[in-house]
Amino acid sequence: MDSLKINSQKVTLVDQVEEKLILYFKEKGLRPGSPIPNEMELSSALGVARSVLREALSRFKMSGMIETRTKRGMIMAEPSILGGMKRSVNPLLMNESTIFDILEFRIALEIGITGNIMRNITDENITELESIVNMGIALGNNKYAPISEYQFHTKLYEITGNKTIMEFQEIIHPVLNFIKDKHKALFEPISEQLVKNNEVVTHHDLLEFIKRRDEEGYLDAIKKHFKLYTIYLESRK
Amino acid sequence: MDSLKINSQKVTLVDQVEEKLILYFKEKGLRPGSPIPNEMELSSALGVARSVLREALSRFKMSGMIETRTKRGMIMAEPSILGGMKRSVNPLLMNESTIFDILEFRIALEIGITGNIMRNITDENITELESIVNMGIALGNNKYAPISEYQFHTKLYEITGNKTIMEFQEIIHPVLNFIKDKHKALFEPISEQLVKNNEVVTHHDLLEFIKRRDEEGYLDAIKKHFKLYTIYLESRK
DNA sequence: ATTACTATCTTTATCAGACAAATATTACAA
DNA sequence: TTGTAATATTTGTCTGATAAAGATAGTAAT
Repeated sequence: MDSLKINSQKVTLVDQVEEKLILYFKEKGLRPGSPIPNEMELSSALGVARSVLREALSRFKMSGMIETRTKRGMIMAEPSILGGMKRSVNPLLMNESTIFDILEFRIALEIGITGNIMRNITDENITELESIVNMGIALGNNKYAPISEYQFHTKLYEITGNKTIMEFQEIIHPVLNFIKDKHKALFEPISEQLVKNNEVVTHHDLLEFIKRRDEEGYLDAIKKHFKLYTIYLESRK
Repeated sequence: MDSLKINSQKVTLVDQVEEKLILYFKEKGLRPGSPIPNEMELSSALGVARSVLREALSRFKMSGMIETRTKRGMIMAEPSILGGMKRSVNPLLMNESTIFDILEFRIALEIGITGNIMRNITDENITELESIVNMGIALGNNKYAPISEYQFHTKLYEITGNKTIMEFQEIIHPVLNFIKDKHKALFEPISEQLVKNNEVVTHHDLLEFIKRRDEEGYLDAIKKHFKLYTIYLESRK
């Protein structure tokens, strides 16, 4: 019966003000640094109470779209597109399908940056990757210590030199941890099977391909590296 | 001298309330649908005025983390991770490097979903892609009509069946349009060169690989399809 | 003329309190 | 048990007020 519930999507004044302001900013062609009218002016121009305006502005402040210099007025700022994401990423609040979408997203992205990595890789990067890999092995574990795991992949993203990609990876990291943790039992049998078939691709293996600048080999390897997850993702469909 | 300016990152009460609430939600292990205390209770528990609390809540409402059923109370909702992004994506406010990061991000992602596409593709999808491609050609243009261009790639994302990826693509779409429009002149010479070298990969070409379920061929083709941009992106570094 | 100081003004951050309207709850009637 | 009316609750919105940070302008001192 729950599906019958009417979606009370009431559009509040705050919502409307938010939209109007975005239009206003775009129309005016405001750029980062541009000052915007003060609260009194805006609220009276919009015909709403100052409190309503402030609730809308609060949203912009969160996403970094505007900045207020206390008592001096507001200016436009450079919002990081991902800024708004940061705070709301909470695996506990996501439904499972979203969580797995994110896992799949991440895998696709990491496969997709293969070309970038190969174009940008430096000898220094390789040294760094090497020490990360060794650190993982030093722990004498068959699997990677979570830190090494994290560092290795983070370094790969870093090599792309793409800040947005890096930021994205940072943001979804907790989601991935959540999956690994919560669905451990589901991955275990697949993992065992891969080990048995000798299909496990380690960070060390990946690094070998990188060292050889073997893009095709790396591409194949990174796909296999994620196979544990892709097999599971496929099985869910 | 501007760089000397002290970053007046004053943490307001609203910011603090926002953080506290997130902690509270996590600690309580609230799940989508869980009711949360009413405004009076929250504000007095936090020791702030209701207006301050409401500014913080307004942020959560934007990102879809909470929903308020007017006059009945608030409940936790399922935030779309990308929800917060939507409104703040405004290419006019981004600096160039971010814009090109996003372009690069998108290309990596689209290359990365090759495997997903090949795994999921159906005959029906192919028919749809065909009609989109034909529509583009029907316009008799050497390049794609923007609508066909958009539809073709959107369909590819759709085939992955990954809602988060689709949403992401929707959100960054205006940024890509912005680039194409604003930097047209920069791409033109590269484009001409590609045409001269007969290196242009059309949607039609891509579709052929898809029809043949030729993953390797498609992967190579989609990379070439974006070569116009990757060449430019490389040249910027 | 430049600097130092003071007074005043502007503007955001925060608070307090009010009312309307939608919904839930309760009490009562049929 | 069902239908109706009265009451309470809660969000959405408004008004108005105060504090404090900084801008501005004026004045005094060197």
